[in-house]
Amino acid sequence: METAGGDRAPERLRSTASWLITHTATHAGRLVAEAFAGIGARRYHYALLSALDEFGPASQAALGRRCGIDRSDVVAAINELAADGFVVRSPDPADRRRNVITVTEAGLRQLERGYRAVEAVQDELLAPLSAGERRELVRLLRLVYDGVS
Amino acid sequence: METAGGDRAPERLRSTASWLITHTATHAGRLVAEAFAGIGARRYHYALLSALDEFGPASQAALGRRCGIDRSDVVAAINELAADGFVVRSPDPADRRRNVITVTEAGLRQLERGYRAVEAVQDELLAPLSAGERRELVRLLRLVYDGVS
DNA sequence: CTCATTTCAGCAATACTGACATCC
DNA sequence: CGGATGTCAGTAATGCTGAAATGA
Repeated sequence: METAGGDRAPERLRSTASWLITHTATHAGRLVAEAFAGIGARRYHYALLSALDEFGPASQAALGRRCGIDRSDVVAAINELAADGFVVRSPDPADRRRNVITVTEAGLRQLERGYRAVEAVQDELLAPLSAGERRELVRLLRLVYDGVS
Repeated sequence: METAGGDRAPERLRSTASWLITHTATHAGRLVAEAFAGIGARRYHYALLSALDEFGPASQAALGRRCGIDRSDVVAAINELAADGFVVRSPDPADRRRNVITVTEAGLRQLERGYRAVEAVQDELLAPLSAGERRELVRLLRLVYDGVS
């Protein structure tokens, strides 16, 4: 009975942006991971496919920079995407250190499946917000994100 | 030269709340961890001390529920807080399964050090936002957080 | 030589699961 | 008995570091 009241978190935490972001991220991360698992993917795969779709073929290092993914993690993710036929890895004739990663038609279809999975998560995660509040949240988060990345 | 333009992230990611939250959380998490490391603490310690300060002595299970920390992680964090003299762990005479955790004066001082560390991180993290925007961000994140926790 | 790229092996912190003993 | 509590061992995913090989 000592915890009557719904076990709400301390106000000191509930009013701190970094704490709210961190805890919301764990919930969001789980939702996203589950949604992606449903299509045999993970967050990194979706990010990489998004970058390839928007900016065209690129080296692994460039993809990692764009998506905020470490170079060594790009290797593993591209391995998996290539194994599924979603991207093609070919040596760059202009710079033989590099691989040129190209998205395939199947990769674009997988990207769209990922997009729908993410949209479903957004609807669930942002359910407490109005459409205007959602836009405002994205705008503010983007300002913060641009400041730190 | 293929990545001219600052290696910005794909718009598909930059306009997705869950992605922005996740990536901002990793940056915020690192900043918070560094700030806490400066006073020999981690995020869990600050959360637990906050709960003890706001709600008074409580069992480990109740603390975990309030702070969103797993029972088994509460054990380790309370071990560390007790080793530093910031909390006292004593058996609950009314329910011998439980420990009653009580914050000490030293614990309250540590909590205040943590608070100042967090405030410094907030200022750095939310630098791109005005005061009104910061309040709005906290309000929106809180709505989302309450919806998922 | 310096620097960038790819790759691999491994590490640290986080959040969690399963199991168990204890007790209400 | 069912259910809560505290504890421990171990696991999975994430993000990162260091080193090596290759080449611009």
